[in-house]
Amino acid sequence: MAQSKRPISMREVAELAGVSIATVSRVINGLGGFSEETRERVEKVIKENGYIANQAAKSLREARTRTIGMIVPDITNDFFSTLALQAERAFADEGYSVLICNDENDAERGEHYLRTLISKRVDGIICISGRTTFDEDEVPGNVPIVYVDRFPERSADIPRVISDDLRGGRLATEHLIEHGCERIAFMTGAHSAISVQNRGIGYEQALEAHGLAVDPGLRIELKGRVRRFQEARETLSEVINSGVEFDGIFAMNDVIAVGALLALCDAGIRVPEDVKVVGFDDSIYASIATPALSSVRRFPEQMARHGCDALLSLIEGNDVELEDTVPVELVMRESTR
Amino acid sequence: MAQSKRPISMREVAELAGVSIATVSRVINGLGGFSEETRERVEKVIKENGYIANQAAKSLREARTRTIGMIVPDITNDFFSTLALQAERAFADEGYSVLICNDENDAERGEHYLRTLISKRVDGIICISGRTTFDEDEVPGNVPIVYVDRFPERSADIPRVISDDLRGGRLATEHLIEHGCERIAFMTGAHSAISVQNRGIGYEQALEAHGLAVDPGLRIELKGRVRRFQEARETLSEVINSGVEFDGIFAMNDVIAVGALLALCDAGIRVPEDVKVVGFDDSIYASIATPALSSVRRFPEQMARHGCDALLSLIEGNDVELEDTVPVELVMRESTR
DNA sequence: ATGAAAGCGCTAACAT
DNA sequence: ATGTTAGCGCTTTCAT
Repeated sequence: MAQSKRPISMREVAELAGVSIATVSRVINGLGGFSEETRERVEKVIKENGYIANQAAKSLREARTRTIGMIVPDITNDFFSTLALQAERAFADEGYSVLICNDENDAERGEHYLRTLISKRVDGIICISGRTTFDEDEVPGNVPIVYVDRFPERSADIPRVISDDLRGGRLATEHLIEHGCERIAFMTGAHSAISVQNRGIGYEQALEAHGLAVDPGLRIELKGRVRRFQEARETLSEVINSGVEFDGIFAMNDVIAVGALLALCDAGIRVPEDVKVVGFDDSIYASIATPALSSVRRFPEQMARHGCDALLSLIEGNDVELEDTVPVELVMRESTR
Repeated sequence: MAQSKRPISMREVAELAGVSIATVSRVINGLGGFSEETRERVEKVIKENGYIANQAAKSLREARTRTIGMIVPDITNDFFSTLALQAERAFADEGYSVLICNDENDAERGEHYLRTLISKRVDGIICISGRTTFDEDEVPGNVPIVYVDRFPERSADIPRVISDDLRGGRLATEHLIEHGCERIAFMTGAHSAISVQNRGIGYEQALEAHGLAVDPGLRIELKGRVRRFQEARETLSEVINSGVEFDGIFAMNDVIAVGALLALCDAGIRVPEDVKVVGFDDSIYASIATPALSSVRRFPEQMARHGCDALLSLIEGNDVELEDTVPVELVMRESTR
């Protein structure tokens, strides 16, 4: 039946059912210690009045909120949204809600969100951000945190689930080399997360291992905070116009790779004939692009799963391994045929 | 300085500063009624002990959480993630956090989320879901709700921000007709949201207006809960193999349109020469696809903005218009050249 | 300018 | 099997 104004409280349920508030609590939480008849009476009142427990009160009392905070760079990116979707699903299965925060790679926003989450007394935080540079001894509120995909430089003992970016960078670069590329550009962000830096290291290692020089002129940096394919397209167009020569491109992610594909197309450069391209993430963009994009596949579902499991362990007071590296694999498509 | 265990409470701050708890509250909330000296002392204690207000307590006391719930079908879809990102940003600017819930078009999950959000006493809900079929007189907790993009059939007096789907469907279909198409397929979901149904109505209206028959055989339905381009690709491939003839496709969104593009390519059917395709949303997929996809552009940023503004108004106790329709426009690209 | 105290809606320990 | 009560950490009267 109807009830329109402020939701009723447990106390009111108790009064309506003619029992004490403690009994209502017992019934609701199935703790036993009440007769079948009482149970029915209480549940009837609850149903008829549309009683819904006040979690704010419960949270205060129990000192836990059954809420997880999730800081993410930009939910609009396919990789992060997949991570977020899976994490949200996993937490929901365990009875947790998730607060989502897009820090858009902005350190200030990240830190602000972190404080907000702690203030809201979330039970744990999944952090996909390398920007939360709170001081070591100032980790506030000692909330359990798990980093996923990336982490700050000095975050000593905070567990993390990362992908094997270094290997990914090597795989991509070697693949290009094996297909005859000798001047391979690396498209990346200007101030990129540690995960991306590692892809760059893998790239350099592969070059060196094959006797190729690391040419700083082939490092193409995007300045935007958030990865948009238009920026990549424009930046690469400029590079092409400036006369830089290359026969391969390794992009730090698929969004950038797709922007590159478009710039190459604009310039009449054929892929894969003239230039071969490899992306990263094997996101939907890689399958959709023409030519279909070779990409280093990651496993966001698995990473999310591991991150959630780790965080839940932490919440329950257990230890977890500090570093959990999820493998990557190269997916070959037309862009490097 | 350090503080590692349980965060300290206001009471402890008060004791450390040698003032009453009320004074600490006044200082924190800048309510005045304290000396400059007191303020400094309190703030020093706060800083040195890393005090962070407990919002659970605050929420209980103030009967508001500064938290918004957002129910979304699937954050992984570019349109919804854009909506979510913008909404999260707008709410963050106003001091609200947002709980994200992906109901994956599942009525049961949607309703469960709704109950959870109400239980958590969110101050308002942005609902992108037509599945929350709670009974009219059972709208629980009378939380302010605003629907965005879609809404349940019987949700009489709940405000909504929608796009002009009917017009979008007409625009797309007329565009195809004007480019010579006579047998236009409509790719949609089996049990789609009202917004999508309206696109279908627009499609039919356009056909009829141009003297073309609405052929049920040209209605291609996807069964999956969530839109994935692979499903669209496979389904269309089957349709092609079954010998159905068509010279145009209007897809209910870009994800499906892109799947269609791939199926056509698989079958050696040229776009736009043999078949022309129009998508919906003008998402990143449309720009990336080859040929670039003509699409009905929507304005998720604007929709998010309107939805947030409406919800905030509602929260403040003001009225808002029941139906806010955001326009659409056709973006022409290669797929209908 | 400051403090004491009530109370938000719950849970849990302790009666009975 | 059921009730009474303290208290979680705040805000907010009402005193002083």
